[in-house]
Amino acid sequence: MPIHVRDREKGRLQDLNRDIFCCVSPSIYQSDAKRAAFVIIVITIISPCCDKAGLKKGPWTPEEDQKLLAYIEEHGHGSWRSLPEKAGLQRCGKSCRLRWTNYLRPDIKRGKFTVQEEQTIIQLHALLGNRWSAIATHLPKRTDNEIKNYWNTHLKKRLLKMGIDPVTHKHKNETLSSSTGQSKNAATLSHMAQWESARLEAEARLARESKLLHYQNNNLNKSAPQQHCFTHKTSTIWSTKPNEGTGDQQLESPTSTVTFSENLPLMIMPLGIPTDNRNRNNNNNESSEIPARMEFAVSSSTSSDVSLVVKEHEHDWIRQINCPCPTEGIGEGFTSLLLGDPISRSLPTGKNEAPSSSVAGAGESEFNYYEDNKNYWNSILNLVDSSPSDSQAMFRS
DNA sequence: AACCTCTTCAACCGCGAGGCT
DNA sequence: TAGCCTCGCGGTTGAAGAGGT
Repeated sequence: MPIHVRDREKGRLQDLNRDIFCCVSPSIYQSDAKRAAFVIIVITIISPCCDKAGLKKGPWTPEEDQKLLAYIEEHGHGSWRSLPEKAGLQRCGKSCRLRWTNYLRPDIKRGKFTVQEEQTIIQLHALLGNRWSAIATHLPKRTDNEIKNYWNTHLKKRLLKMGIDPVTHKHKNETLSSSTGQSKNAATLSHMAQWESARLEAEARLARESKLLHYQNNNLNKSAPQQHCFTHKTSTIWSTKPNEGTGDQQLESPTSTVTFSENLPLMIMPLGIPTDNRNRNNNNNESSEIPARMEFAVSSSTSSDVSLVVKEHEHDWIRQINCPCPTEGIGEGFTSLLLGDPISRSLPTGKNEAPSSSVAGAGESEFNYYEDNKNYWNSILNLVDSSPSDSQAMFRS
């Protein structure tokens, strides 16, 4: 039965086996069979992380908090699984991790959500659905758990009161009409949301890593001022096409700088989402490179210029184009883009490109679909644009 | 004051993704 | 490549507090 002891010297079972063997009398090693049997039994007993026996559950006491905090401040969390024992806690690693990430972390803001935060949550939820961790990356110092709770206990009810379906973010009376048709356009928005969701998740991951590194660095050098940096430079869900780009910066997605917390709008650019090759011959020089299917473009707007990033569906490359911002205001741009406004649809997406409305093959029904959603999005954006007191009045009804 | 109902939110649970061996 | 392990996510639960009768 050698497989049960094979990792004694190295590998994943190393720690586990050390813990087991250190409390075993040497006489137990008289035969491999005895040793193996012992290991099997002990692993069965202690292996589950959330082993019920002897581990405390329920609310944390101040003493437990202090122990966890002190341990992490000194050593970092390391392996959550082994942390409780090292920190002297009768908890499972999972419970410790949750307590740390949702409560003890020093970069957590507690207390009431601001109107701005509420609006951000609603906007992002409309786009991403219940992807709380992705939403949380755009609300600095708020945890996904907190946002989830706040949504379930406050915002969802408020939307229902306003006659808005909290799942679809449409007015109730619009849900029926949209469900009878326009599936193509629903799919369009769905595609947009999926890609944006993927991007946000990638950013969330990077932000977490960045935060963790930063926190650990701070622990290593405690004389340095405590900062909890959320910056992250790269968004790696898209790769560049080989031989394209002029330097390292080309590998960086311009989307990575978008944050709602800084009042920079997240822009989703529907490029028409052709499902055939109509786009292919619109560019003389790049005809062979024009993607057959452009899902959408995501942009950050930090000035009057807009950077477009085009994701090519099959070959996974990006193209960046800088062009003047086609809309007058940030909010307006966001609205029109989300709504598939014909103005933004005519954005140049490449040289000599036909208006994207024609590329999209937008018909009457498609426009109606966007019109149907316009009221909702405009109401959201009106809240953003209006004064806090106005928003407050509307939200606190 | 006692009881009941509702609300809130910290914590738990189960699952899946991703990394490591 | 398979199996194992850890971690993180999203849904859910239940204790505690608030408010109403």
